[in-house]
Amino acid sequence: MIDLHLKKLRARDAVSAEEEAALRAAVSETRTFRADQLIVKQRVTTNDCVLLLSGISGCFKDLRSGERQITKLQIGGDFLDLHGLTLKPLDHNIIALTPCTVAVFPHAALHALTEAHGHLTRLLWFQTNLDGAVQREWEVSLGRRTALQRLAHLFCEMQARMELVGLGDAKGYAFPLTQAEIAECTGLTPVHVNRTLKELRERGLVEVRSGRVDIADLPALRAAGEFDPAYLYLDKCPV
Amino acid sequence: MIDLHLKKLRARDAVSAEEEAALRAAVSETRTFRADQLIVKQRVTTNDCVLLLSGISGCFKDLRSGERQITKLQIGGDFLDLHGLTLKPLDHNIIALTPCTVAVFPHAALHALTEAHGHLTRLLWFQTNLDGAVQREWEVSLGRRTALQRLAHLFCEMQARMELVGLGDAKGYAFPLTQAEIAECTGLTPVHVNRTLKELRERGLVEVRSGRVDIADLPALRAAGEFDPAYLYLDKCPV
DNA sequence: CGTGCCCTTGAGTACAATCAACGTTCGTGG
DNA sequence: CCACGAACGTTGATTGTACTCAAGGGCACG
Repeated sequence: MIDLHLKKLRARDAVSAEEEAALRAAVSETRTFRADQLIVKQRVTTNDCVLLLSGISGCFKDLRSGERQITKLQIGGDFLDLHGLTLKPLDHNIIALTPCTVAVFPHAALHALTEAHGHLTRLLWFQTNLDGAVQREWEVSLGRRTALQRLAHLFCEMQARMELVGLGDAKGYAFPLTQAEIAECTGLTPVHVNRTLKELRERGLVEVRSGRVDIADLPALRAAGEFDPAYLYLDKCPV
Repeated sequence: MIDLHLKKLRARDAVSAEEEAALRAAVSETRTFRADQLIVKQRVTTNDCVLLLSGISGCFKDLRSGERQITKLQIGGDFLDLHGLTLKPLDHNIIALTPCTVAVFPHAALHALTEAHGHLTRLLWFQTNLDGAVQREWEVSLGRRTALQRLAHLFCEMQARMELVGLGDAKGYAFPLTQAEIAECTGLTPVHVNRTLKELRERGLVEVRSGRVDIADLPALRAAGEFDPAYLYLDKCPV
């Protein structure tokens, strides 16, 4: 059930059979969510963490104007609110952008895990730090990159993350977000996303339609978005 | 020496005398840095974490264009690269924006700490998660807020963080960053920062000059920046 | 065969960037 | 004590990227 997550972990460090068993045993149940349903609500204290098994979700914050900023996208194998283990209640919402299934880890089980398994705790900690690295890169996009670079970079990031857990390859991946949602990720308006996607298409870099990202030229797309996957720590980095 | 840090920790949760002693014992040395000197270099593996004792530092990433984006500001009491305990080497630089002094914690000492002290480990983990919360808020600013809101929000955030560790109060705090550096934090140009600071001044909200932020009207400044301190977790939140 | 959602395109606008010049402050050295 | 230079701050004029407003088109679903 949490195989995608183990794949993600083992890409970075060894996970012993004992640690794997402890992780699997910490799951209490699974839940499903419809698209646009809130998975975790801001300001509400919960007693468990959830791990995404399938679908795409996103963290976002609302503004008074009614706009919202998506601060991170999450795919199968990603913990959605592992940071909620120490940050209760959460400072943001998490929403299912497509139909989602999640595995539930009671805080008590994770808590016990941190008392008993030093290395596994660091592995979990690593993942929240990795989330921070991704957020830093989003800050760079939002602060300094052009619209074309932001979109190119986003599609490259998702490509690398999807490929790591086997949900995509160098040619593309499923990505059923609307242009309005892509706009909320990149700090643009839906109209400008539309025009920029057109330009990416016309430049022969990437096509985004009918729920898929089809990458025509990955090296060129990476160059266009100044994408360097180092911040994703895709290689072994024992904790 | 690490008193500011303990003040920061104890604002959120109890720290036992034993935990305090363990933390103090983990410090190997102190170092000083001149303004504009790199404290931690991107892509270079280090064997220790550093805690800022005095001064202001920032995390940043370079772009090919020569611009850079500062992704986080750090003040006395903040760990600069605690996430580097699991993320080696780092994906970003850390630079002293003013003269800085830091305390050095060898990874081995922190590593041992995580094996022996479950609660203290979660306290450290909490801090990296808190960094993530701050970064999320910066993403919102960079993605969706106007120039005026971004600056107002930044000054409010620093006010709250400074006050927590006794480096400022509701009236203001020392903030010797250049307008160019503020621009690198907020995704603006130095010229536009200058104009917007002028507007903040003329609106009677805040004055930024000669290395200080003088807040004329904190509630109004918070309203202007849509600042809600909840994301800083300033109150008790036991981990 | 509507209806609603999403995508697409056009026209006009605005916020912030860019380019350029000038002012201020402060440290240094003649 | 004052001249000089460098760094930083301020202001004006102009440009441009992305936003806003608006309308039309494609497609899926009931």
